[in-house]
Amino acid sequence: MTRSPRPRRHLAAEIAAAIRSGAYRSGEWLRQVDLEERFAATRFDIRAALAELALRQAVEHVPNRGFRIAVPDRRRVRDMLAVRALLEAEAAVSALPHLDDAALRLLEAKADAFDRAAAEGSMASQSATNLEFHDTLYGFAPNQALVEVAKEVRDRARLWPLVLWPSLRAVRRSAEGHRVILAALRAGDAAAVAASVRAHILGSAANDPACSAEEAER
Amino acid sequence: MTRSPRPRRHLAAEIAAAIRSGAYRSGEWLRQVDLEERFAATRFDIRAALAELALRQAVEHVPNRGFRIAVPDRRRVRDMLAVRALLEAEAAVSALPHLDDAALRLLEAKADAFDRAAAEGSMASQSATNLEFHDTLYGFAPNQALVEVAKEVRDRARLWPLVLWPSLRAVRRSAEGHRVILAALRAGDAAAVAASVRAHILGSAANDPACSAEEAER
DNA sequence: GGCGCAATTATTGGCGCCAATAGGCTAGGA
DNA sequence: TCCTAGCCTATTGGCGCCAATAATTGCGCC
Repeated sequence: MTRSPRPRRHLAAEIAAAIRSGAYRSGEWLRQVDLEERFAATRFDIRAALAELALRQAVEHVPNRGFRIAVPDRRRVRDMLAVRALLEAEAAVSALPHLDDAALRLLEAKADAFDRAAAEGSMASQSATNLEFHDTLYGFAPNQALVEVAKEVRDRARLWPLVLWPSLRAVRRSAEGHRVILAALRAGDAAAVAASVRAHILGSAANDPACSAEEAER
Repeated sequence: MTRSPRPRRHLAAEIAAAIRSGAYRSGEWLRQVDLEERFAATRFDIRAALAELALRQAVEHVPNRGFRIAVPDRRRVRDMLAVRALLEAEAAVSALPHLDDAALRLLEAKADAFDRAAAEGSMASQSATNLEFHDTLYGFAPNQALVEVAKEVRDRARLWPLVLWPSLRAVRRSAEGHRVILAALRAGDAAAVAASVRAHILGSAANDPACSAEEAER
């Protein structure tokens, strides 16, 4: 009874999605009352979610002032990409010995899906299919703790709004990257896999949107 | 005038320290009332700290049941060590070009301090001096985001209580490891640095305490 | 005597209220 | 006119109370 429809919603994830979608500008202060209304949640939940995001460095917490969207420091973004490259390259290489033909075909299908999204899909579908390609690959890695840390670091970096693919060309390059990785996987060449994954990830730094000078609040 | 002595204590860190010191057994349920009393904090703060630790996977949260100390899955510990090895080896190698004579002397001093702690210090001082050696080294790495992630992963792994050095011999081996790393650093040999750091970290898996069969609660 | 159900109790967790604090605004003086 | 000081308001955040929920124990029935 009292089939309490407690959806156990993960509020922090919802707010993170909102940040990622660009609903808030970098450095913008988040007022708890606004969030309460926007997400139809109690202040308590909002605060818990905000604290969680602060721990993940998606927002910055200033005591007695509030929370604000973290500013995507240029250097930091590059550094985080380097960490991602390190972790994901390792995950890919360790997955390599566990890939059979079916796995390769599955990966190819995922790459195709991304190609389609790149050609005509929304940015959300591009992001989703891209993540799916990588997650599928890493799913074959024996060290799942490594994969978890890699995903964590990736999602953390993804929080800065402006690291979304800024241009169609960059998306195309990303699609090509998947093909290069696939080829290296098929060849069973560990060094090539590591190099291609590294290039694929660091490549998104190349399409640096020149960081349209954000005015730092205050 | 309301010189509110609000110490802004980081309760989660205190609880983490308590867990690390072995105050609670793996799988043990943490009752909020006990923690309230033990740490002289309000329930609100306890819950916030517990939520933070749950996010860091130091404790497991079961809705409407409570929090319990995470069980250190054997395989997971080994996997996390591998991740640590990957990250810390990279940090050490990247620090290598930025080490001058003064830096090497400083590191030697830190290694000496650990030796002293290993010989006669408490387990806490051993842990502290060990961390200091590593942190000093990584402090010279240009990619501080990498260092932060590395420390995070390390601290997460450190939370499982039984990963403390179980034997005097293991501590001695750890001290030797520092010397090997130092020698590689002095030689400027990147490959040797990576290998020695990796061995130093993975070496703590070798002294596996054979995991005295913990009875899994319930 | 053992098993199952139900009442009781212990524990968690949701939430709203109020105090504390910072920032802005206005008024007064130089 | 500009600077400063004090008040005021908007916002955060600490905390305690009570409802919701699960474990436990006691009782009755088989």
